[in-house]
Amino acid sequence: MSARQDPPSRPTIIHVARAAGVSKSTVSRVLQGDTASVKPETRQAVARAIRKLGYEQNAIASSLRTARTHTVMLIAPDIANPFWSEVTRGLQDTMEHSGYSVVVGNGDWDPHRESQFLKTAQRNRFDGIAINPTIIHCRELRATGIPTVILGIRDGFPQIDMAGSDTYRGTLDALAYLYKMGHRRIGFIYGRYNTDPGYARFQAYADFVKRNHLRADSSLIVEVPFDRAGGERGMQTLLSLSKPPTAVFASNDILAIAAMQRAAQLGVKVPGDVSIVGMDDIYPAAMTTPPLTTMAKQKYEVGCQAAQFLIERIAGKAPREGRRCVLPCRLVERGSCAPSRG
Amino acid sequence: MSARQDPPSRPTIIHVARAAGVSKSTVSRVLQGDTASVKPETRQAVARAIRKLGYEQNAIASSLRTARTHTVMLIAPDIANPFWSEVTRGLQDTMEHSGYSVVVGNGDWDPHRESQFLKTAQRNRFDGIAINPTIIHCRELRATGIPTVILGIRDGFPQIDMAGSDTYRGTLDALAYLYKMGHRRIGFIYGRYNTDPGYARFQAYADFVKRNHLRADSSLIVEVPFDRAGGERGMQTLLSLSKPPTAVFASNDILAIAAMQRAAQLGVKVPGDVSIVGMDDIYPAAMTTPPLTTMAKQKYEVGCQAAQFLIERIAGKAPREGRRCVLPCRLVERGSCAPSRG
DNA sequence: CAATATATTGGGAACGTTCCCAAAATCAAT
DNA sequence: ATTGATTTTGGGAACGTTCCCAATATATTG
Repeated sequence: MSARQDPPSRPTIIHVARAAGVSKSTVSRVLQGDTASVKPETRQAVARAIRKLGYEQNAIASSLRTARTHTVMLIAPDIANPFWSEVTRGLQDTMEHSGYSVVVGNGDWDPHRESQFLKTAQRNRFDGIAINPTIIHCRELRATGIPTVILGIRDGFPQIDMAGSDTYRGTLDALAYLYKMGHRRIGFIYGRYNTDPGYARFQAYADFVKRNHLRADSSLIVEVPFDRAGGERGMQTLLSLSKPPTAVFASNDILAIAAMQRAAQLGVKVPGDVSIVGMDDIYPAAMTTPPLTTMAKQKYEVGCQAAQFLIERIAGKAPREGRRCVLPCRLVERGSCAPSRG
Repeated sequence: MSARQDPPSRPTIIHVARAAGVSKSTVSRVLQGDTASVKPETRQAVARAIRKLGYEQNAIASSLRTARTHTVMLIAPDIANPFWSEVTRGLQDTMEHSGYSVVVGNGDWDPHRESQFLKTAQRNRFDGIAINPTIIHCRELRATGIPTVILGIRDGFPQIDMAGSDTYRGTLDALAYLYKMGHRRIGFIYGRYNTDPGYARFQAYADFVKRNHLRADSSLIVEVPFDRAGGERGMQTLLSLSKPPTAVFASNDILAIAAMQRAAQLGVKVPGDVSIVGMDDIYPAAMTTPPLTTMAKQKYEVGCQAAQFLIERIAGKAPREGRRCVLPCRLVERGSCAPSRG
């Protein structure tokens, strides 16, 4: 049909060898920076040939032979959430610094997609996996045979490295902060996960109530999906209680911000009528009115640390047992909290 | 040293063949879904063997043979900006839907990194590239020999597909909106790019001024870097003018939001004392106080369209000349603008 | 200078697929 | 049963590297 011109196929190591008057073995050595076992002159000659031909190494062929792809997969539940963007950046910067590329899979809270990505990682022989598992279990992860790190702190993954935040402690501290301001009826907008991470917050809330001898009032806990609509609905529910809370802790900033907006719509003043504390400290938290007081997580650092773990494990320099790096949270006081007027 | 157990090497197509009592060719055919030329029974037998051995195809080997990787690279200047997160999501969703993985490279406004990513794409024989070029030129892009789509509308890339927003028209409309509200002194916070995209806005501003016979006052144009600090500085500069503008158009929402915050810090009321219009409509724009009026871009859709172009071009189903898809902007009126009191 | 050690190099097998082509099996028609 | 067409299968050469091992060139020593 159309006289499709043959795409000028890229030069291979063999073309380079020919041009430099050496064998492909030698070229390969130069390519790998094996400075010890190749004479400087030949080295030069090869380099010249490479430049002249515009040769680019074929990573595919290399990977096939070495069984290393220098690529890892990141599986996060929701890249649209700035929280994960930040974690991703940390991971990516660190991985790239060590010569790895990062493929990011957006799980989108869909269990099917999650295991789909796992398969992709397997087929493509990725060197590592960083994942915040929503539904995937330990055995499936280990069955891949690929070095793995978990983003977040989870039970039930004994042999796997984990990097995350101290959500339990952070939640406790956030609640203590409100308590110290005189709040005794504290609502809890509880983002629902299928698995533990939400649970740490829940646990902390329960422990807090017990420890301070507050009356356990289950109507103060509302469970909602982890999105904007969830936050709005949560606040709505809490405020329409016959005895609404004077303060609210939300599982994350997305929920907290939405809650704050809904409060405003209902004519309830923040922090005058109700105080709000969020968690994560995502980028938009600083620009709401009032700016959101929140328990900040070290997002970028979590990503970096996870990458570090992963790199070591890939290199086989990690201990058999799983390590965990738990970074503390830190309260960022802005304008969404005030002393209770009770 | 340590008795490292041999990792149980994955089964290959040959193991499957052996188990099913057929040749590797036949297994390969089954794998590729070549339903026409393999007898249903053998097909079944192979499928059984695959399941039994837990075989996973080696995409690397496959790629080496077929010269197709089913992977594309996205190079964006700043993934932390929610604008790019959205575009990325659109691209990713569409690409994944067609069986492609997406590697995202965060250019971080660093020209060196940008061409570094290009090299990576080349070495890994990625099937496609989607890029918002900040410094890279057309020839370098074409020299890769990889099908490419540009995110955004640019001059100087004649043969390359582009998907983006009508920034020129959008800017014009935003300014017209302010004009209709009675504003005659309109400031322009001009995000600096090395290349055109900022320029479309600049051009529009200049044309607008001329067309409406406004006095060309260069002190109303401040050029700043494309980040939060830039926005704050820009606003500061404009407000300290002896005759400050009554309205400001900012190149994007990051700048606009920062500008708004700086105004508030300086005790200048928005929109009472100064109106502000942004561009992009990123996620945080809705939660500022007042919420930001902005010229919305169809971020997700741009990503989808770019993916579509790329997929077609990879398949060789695209015309030789570059196509362009220009999506219109749409004004989202929120609370940061008010009629001029002049 | 011979003999040995050491620094460089080259040849070829392997990695796990795909794909061409030929071989074998099946079917249809005489 | 024979021929020919058609379906289904198998064998082996690629793809572009790396890496082992052997071969050669060079340096060192007596």
